[in-house]
Amino acid sequence: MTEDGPRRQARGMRRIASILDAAATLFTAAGYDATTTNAIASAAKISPGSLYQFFPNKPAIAEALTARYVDDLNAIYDHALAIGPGDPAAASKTIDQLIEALVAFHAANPAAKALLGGAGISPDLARITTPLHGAMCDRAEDVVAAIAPTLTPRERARTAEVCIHIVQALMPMILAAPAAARPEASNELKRALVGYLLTPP
Amino acid sequence: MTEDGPRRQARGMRRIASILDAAATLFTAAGYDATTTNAIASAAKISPGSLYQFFPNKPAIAEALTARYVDDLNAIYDHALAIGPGDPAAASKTIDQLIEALVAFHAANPAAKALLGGAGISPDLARITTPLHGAMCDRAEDVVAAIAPTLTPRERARTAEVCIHIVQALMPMILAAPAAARPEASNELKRALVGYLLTPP
DNA sequence: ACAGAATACGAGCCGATGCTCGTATTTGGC
DNA sequence: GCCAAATACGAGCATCGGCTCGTATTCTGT
Repeated sequence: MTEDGPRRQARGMRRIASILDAAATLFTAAGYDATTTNAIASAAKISPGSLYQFFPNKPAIAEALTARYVDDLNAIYDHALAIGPGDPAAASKTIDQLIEALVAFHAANPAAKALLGGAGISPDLARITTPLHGAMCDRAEDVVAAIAPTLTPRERARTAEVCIHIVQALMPMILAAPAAARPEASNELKRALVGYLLTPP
Repeated sequence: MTEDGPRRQARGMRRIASILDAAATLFTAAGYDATTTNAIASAAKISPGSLYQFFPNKPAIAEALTARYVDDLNAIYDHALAIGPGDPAAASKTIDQLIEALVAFHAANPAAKALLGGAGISPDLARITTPLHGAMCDRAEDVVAAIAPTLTPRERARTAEVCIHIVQALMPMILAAPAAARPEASNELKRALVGYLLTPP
């Protein structure tokens, strides 16, 4: 599973980081498809040839960047699950805290939307990100299980899927809001989630 | 506002329709960006040169297709608004009927997701579809006003925005479900909307 | 029937883009 | 200090995609 490329020296590690930083900036501005590998190299202040010393092709860049984000998101889910296993009244608290963390994450890593945003991503990018995105869905299921333990596995899976889609749908609205209005926008997301989870079928 | 192109004959009208049909099919399968104009011409069984007798460029094709969909959606909103102006108990009924109509529309026109799906669309496509999408948001506001007349204009706008995003987020899940499970999936969307609208801030 | 407009063709232009290749320089272990 | 490996360069290749252009055919109004 680990990379079997050349043995990187410190300089190479730094280059890889700066390439991913540059790619993140450009992906945020124009999306994956519209971002040129030459533009990434240029933004990272290296030549196109140098870029391909570290990544075999364009999707590999997206993959490495996505892996970064998946690590962060796993930590967020770990934290959310560690908090609320006790009493059922903590459910709302868990949602609160999870949403705050996710908003902070996406505010700090705006390119994640371009890579993990479920809808409208190009076919070859989907091939890269879909498995990683699937792993995130499993984590969300764990959180749903902690909040609503009485659901059947089938119901739980669907509920988690709906919650993920709602979060993904409203996150851009929250991030687009001016910083002052952001808490209000976050509240709308929490309302939508709590409303959905508490409304009987 | 009306087109000032050459005076179309019946043959030309048919060609335009078949081009849009072909484009819809390809957009559904691969999205706007990944679909070639040559592929559209080929699918419509005409040459690339003929295609450009009817459309000045690629975005114009997306624009014409979007206009089709906007007409249909306007009719759907008109119908929803005509039904429920009477009693407040009709709110849930209005949502029910509107969701059914929207699901039927997207099932019949799967390419609409690739053109109007808010997230992840390319810059030049956004330039085309954003104004039309904005008009749809205004219509949704009217529906929200009919359902919850006590909201301030500011609250109403935000509520409509949230509802639109929720619908857009869950629609792909509904359409991806096998036909037998589709009513159940639609119910999840209705639950999410009703839950959001009825949960106090 | 005739003229002009609309429709149709398809090879190919032109710019863009992912990526390569030969070569030069720097680094780190011995 | 030496040498192999890692890093760096950037002009340019191969391909692809939107679109054009010269030309041929079909329709429509009169």
